[in-house]
Amino acid sequence: MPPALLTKEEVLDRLLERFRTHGYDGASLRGLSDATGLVKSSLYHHFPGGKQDMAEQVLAYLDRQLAAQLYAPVRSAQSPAHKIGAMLDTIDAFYDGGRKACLLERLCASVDRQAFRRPLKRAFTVWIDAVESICLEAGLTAAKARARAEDFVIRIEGALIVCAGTGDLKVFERTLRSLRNSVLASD
Amino acid sequence: MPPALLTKEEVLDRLLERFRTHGYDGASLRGLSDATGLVKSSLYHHFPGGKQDMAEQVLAYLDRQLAAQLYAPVRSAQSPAHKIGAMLDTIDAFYDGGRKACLLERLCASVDRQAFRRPLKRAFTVWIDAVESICLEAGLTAAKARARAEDFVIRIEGALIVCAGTGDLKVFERTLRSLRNSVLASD
DNA sequence: GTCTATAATAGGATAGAC
DNA sequence: GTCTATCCTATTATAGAC
Repeated sequence: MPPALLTKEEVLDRLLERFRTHGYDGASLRGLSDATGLVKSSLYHHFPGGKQDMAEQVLAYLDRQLAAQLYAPVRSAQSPAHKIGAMLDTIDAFYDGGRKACLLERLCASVDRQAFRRPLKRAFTVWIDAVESICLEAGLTAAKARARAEDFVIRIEGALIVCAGTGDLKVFERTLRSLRNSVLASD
Repeated sequence: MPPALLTKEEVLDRLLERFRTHGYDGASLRGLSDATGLVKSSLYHHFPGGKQDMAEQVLAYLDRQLAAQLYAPVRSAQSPAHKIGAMLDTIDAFYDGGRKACLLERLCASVDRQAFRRPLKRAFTVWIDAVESICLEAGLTAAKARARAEDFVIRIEGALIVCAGTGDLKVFERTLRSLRNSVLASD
């Protein structure tokens, strides 16, 4: 029995990249095979449920990654402004300045979206909640904090699309800068 | 020779709906056939270039629709605030309160996105330009008008995604209301 | 845990009758 | 302008060896 060439996490990481670039419907088993270096039957060994199983496990993997990289700074001892800054830096790196798409958006747009309904709802909610808690810590009212947090995520997602549609990376840059300056503003 | 069952515009309209709901990669010829009531070879008669040709013609059709429905009010004699209101009403109806996806986003996310690069860039640019011209008319500075217009489109696109991801239509409603109140604000 | 081989199905596209 | 019939390739999925 040949040894595992990649750890499960490495496999998930490559599948994540493939789903981000090709979308769920656009990602074929052939492509997922190329991306991981594993032939199709090896993929079925790890993911008995096929492509849908892969996307579900990738979503769970992303959830763990976000908890570690994106939400951990929220619980640090830094100032709210610093926390927002750290989150935006992570987002900038994760989306490579607007060059890379959002997995959540890709799965929301898939034909099988119903299968991902719960984890997608959870992922968006957790993200918005994290931003909201920073806003509250900065002294915003409950209503304003919720609205700002929701708008924060909306603008990241929207900027990625307009960025892809216009081919202008500055759109993403401007949006991150605007968020950095305005999310915690008191007015 | 059987008569045309649907006009070309009707065919394009049904293809548009299919691409919006299934995405470009998720829309099969079988599905496009079902949506139009035309068998595959009939579709090839209208669209010799196959699926890609269909999407290109649908994009051109959407461009004409937007010019007539979305941008026409911009050239009316109404106040800037009224123009923005009319545009948001049209947007609300077009996306059915957040239930329907954006064709531009679906094509941006497709594997063949490169083929739609130019018309997509044009569509986003024309939309942003239309909002920008209303902002300028309302007395905003050039820099502020451009930023507001770009942000307008970003938030519509982002709201549609967060709406789909969370299953909460109120996200779209709140975003439209916020835009109605703030796009032309002087501060 | 990975591989080769194979099967079954779905997808895109074309030819030619009416 | 629409149809039936056909073709080829890609895609998903499984069986079984090592």
